[in-house]
Amino acid sequence: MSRPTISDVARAAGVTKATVSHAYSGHRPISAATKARVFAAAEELRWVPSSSARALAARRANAVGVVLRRDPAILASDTFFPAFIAGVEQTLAEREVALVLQVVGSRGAEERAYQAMAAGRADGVIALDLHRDDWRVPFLAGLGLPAVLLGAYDGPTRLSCVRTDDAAPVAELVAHLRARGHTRIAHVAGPLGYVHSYARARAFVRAVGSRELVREGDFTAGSGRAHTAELLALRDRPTAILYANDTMAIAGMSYAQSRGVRVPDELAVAGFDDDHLSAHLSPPLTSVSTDPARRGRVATTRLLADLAGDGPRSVTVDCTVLQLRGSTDAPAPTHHAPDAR
Amino acid sequence: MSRPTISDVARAAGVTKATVSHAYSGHRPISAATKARVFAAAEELRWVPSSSARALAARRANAVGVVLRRDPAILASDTFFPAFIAGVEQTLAEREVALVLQVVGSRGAEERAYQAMAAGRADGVIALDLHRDDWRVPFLAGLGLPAVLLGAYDGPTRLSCVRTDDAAPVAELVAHLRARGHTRIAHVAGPLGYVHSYARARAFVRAVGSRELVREGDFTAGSGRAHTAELLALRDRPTAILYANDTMAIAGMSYAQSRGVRVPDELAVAGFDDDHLSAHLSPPLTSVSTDPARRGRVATTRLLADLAGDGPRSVTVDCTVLQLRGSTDAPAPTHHAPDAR
DNA sequence: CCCCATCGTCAAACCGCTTTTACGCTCGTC
DNA sequence: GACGAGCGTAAAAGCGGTTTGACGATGGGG
Repeated sequence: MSRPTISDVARAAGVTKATVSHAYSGHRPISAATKARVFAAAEELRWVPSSSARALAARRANAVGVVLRRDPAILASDTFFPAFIAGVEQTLAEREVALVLQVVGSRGAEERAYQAMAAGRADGVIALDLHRDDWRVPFLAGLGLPAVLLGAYDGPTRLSCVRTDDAAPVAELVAHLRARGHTRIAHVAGPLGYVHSYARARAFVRAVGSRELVREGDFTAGSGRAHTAELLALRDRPTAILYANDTMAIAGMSYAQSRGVRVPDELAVAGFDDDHLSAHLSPPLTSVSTDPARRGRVATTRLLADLAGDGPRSVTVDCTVLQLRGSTDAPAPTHHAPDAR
Repeated sequence: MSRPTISDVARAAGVTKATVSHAYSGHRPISAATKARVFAAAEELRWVPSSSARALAARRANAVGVVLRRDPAILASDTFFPAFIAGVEQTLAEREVALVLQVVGSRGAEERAYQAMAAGRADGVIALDLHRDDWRVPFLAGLGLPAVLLGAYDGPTRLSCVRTDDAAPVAELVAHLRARGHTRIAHVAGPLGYVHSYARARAFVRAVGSRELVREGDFTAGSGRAHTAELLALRDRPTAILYANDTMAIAGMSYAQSRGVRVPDELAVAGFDDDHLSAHLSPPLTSVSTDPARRGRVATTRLLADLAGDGPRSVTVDCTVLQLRGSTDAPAPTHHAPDAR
């Protein structure tokens, strides 16, 4: 009735457990004839090795972990996460490694989650939403849990990083808007504690030469709308707004339209992340695609390499592509930028 | 250097492994004094029980599984999945149970994934995207793997179901549009193999009395756009379109707008699932919120109950709320519905 | 005052697999 | 024809917990 064990298979094949194990793992040479008998017996009994027993004996869980500290409501509106996970899974699937996911709400819960991972739930983890000076870096190192950080970590660390150049596309976008005559360009950033939000905002300030029109949003539609309202109410209002993600950009664009501000004629709008809807809006939204799935694949590949003993390494994945679309496709309104150089 | 084991704790506390185990599990009474010594020792050594050893000995993984068969690209644009997972995690977090997730691409891989779950990776699973006459139902039963199905399964089964009434909000929505004078109402459905898509489409046909204006989409923005284009090109084009999800609805609405069709004046549009962006569009999109997080919580609670021995049960969660917004907020165009009853 | 039930702990037997050590066998070699 | 070298398999010792049967120490009841 209950599941067959390796002993049942061994008995059926007329060999010992060790032989069955070696037949599968290849850690010892086993004659073709014996192997065939073993496989036949396993097939016959529909034996599937117990992953818990295997994990215990081999001291590896054959699983990688991701712990996410996020408000469920925010998670629901996150376009990055599912695509990233899909990439992770794509890489994992080939190796029969599982993904164990944990969404937590507090720092304490997050620490416990990582401890559980270290206690055998996972062999390594991928850390997302990296903060500047993130506490997890020393913490994970202390646990001795292999990890890869998604984002550029500045401090010293023996953990792998998967970096992305967030600055270049921002500069490129600003240049594009400048070329069209825009001089009053605003930026609705993400929370500046995140390394990627910060990198984008910094690149913006550097490109524009001023932080006057920078606002700190939180990636939600509501905040995109609110900051847009504030910016459009300025006496000398911006003629272009660059948002740190598409959710805020779409909300902002819709708000502007609902107030009778025409996009792109009176206001150019650009987002970040290239949400699947962005190309289908009216007008289609200019955005920067960041290929989260690819980053998931790279991060996972990196982690598996770490686990295989190929020491921690930092890799940079070049995956941002500026998608110019209708929302920035008009010259700057002349009455707002009469003396554009 | 390596992690402390239960033996280390036992030695430090001057008791045996069994006592340590019982002190934590409570399966046997342990005196308060001894307990205190054990806990102190564990604390001191920073002992965290190995989850693989525990899984093996206790024959339970303390994990539940979700296997998703989906194209990564589709997953990326899925608004249901992250919210659902968030709900699952919310319920799991309280019990120290982990979630193991597997995204697969083929039937074979899916079967292997479930087998791995049954082989000790998870104690039970939640099956999403239920099809009519879904092969997984007998398959999971055959594996002896506890499972809860998200959706109404018609055939005989000893698995728990979490049902939702998809029909009622559709009928309500059609009634609303009728009241505004619409007589030519179209429906862009999801793949009809899915029980929920099918339920929505059937409710639509029943409410409208005809399947003439029903089209089968695939939940992507591209398909929403394509079907909208076809419908608007009809000689006697619809004055209202009801989409089976918001992604298609938003793409459809944007397409109409880009062709100069004013929403809602010339075309009323409604979606399903209440995407986080929907309320922020211009016009805001009428939709049916379905609270995926709540369904995640209910499904998980149900599964945990199953695991605790509270036999399979079917529960219905009443979570759909019609969100009437601007996209349906106009009387039907008179030249198209002159003789509306 | 003795007996038996209860409580608290110990010791040992697993759980199902991996890995190491040992050993018998078959060859090729000189 | 004895010998070392591989090769293939067996046997056993874990991995780090849980669970069960046994048992000494207490304490209450007859």
